[in-house]
Amino acid sequence: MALNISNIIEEFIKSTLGEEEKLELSRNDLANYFSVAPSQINYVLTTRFNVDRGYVVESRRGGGGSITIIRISQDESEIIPAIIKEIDAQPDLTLNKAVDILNRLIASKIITKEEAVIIKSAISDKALSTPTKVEGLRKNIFKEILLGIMRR
Amino acid sequence: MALNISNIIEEFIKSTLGEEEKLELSRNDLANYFSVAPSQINYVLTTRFNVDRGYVVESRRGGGGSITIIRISQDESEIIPAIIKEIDAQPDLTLNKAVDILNRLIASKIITKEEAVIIKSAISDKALSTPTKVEGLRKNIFKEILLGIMRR
DNA sequence: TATCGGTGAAGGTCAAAGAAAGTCAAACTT
DNA sequence: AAGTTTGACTTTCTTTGACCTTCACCGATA
Repeated sequence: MALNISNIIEEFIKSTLGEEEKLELSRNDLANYFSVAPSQINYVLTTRFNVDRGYVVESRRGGGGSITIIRISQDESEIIPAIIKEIDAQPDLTLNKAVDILNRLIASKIITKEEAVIIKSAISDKALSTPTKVEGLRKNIFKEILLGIMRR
Repeated sequence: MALNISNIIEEFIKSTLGEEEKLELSRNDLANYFSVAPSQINYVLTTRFNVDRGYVVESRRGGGGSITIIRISQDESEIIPAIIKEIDAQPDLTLNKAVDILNRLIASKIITKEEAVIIKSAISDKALSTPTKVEGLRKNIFKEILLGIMRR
């Protein structure tokens, strides 16, 4: 493997993370430490610490902001990736089809019945209706989910 | 969590509040204690002790004035209707606001952490991006939820 | 005695400055 | 051509300070 600075930073982060689940760091400090542009850290994060490689990254901006790298349990079953591939193969996803998939997930004990109800609320026709703007859409979906929870 | 002064003041107030329902304090004294501008206290109050997070703040000006922080304690069955009313009152729902509400629901044991992850996925910016058509939107949301489940 | 008005002591508001992190495209390497 | 590095510009969150509003108290006046 080439010893470019991105790989070095990747190794540094991994060894600092060690066996821990999370690591919080400062983008500026790290960039400074390795004498690189701050955006280089973002490059390392998006190319080396993405979902495909088993990590999620969260961050906060502003004074006292920071970046948190979280290792995700690279999961047992191939069921979900298979489903994602399946729905990606088709142009759209009807509610019926989604419900079928949810039932399969319940049967395989990957999600609970309660969780399925939440998901169904989130993708119901009602939740997705009149989606003029993103913020209004979010509100719709969130409300439908809350109503679903309230009913249980 | 990064320790900017706002977070420190937030923690201080929370630990002083403890299990009590109310806490009365002096804005000037607090600001003085932490060597910050008095208006910083207002900033902490509006960002950390707002309705979304389950608090109400009252105050009195003038000589001998003070600020009172009150934890909202609601009958469990009324929390969700109250939240719906509140988000209805405002034109849009930001992701941050929604996350505040989810944390509150977790704290009240109305939803589990796992369920919160699903909901957050469903209303994430990524899920709601490029919402050209309803069917495509449903697919987006569903995929984000699946990814969320996978990484837990 | 009742009230009016001044004064200082609170807390409130808002906008500007500051401090992070994010984005994106151009330039550079391999 | 693909992957890496850089820097200009953006967005988000925090911190500060100047100015505003409200209230209790107190002395002066009718």
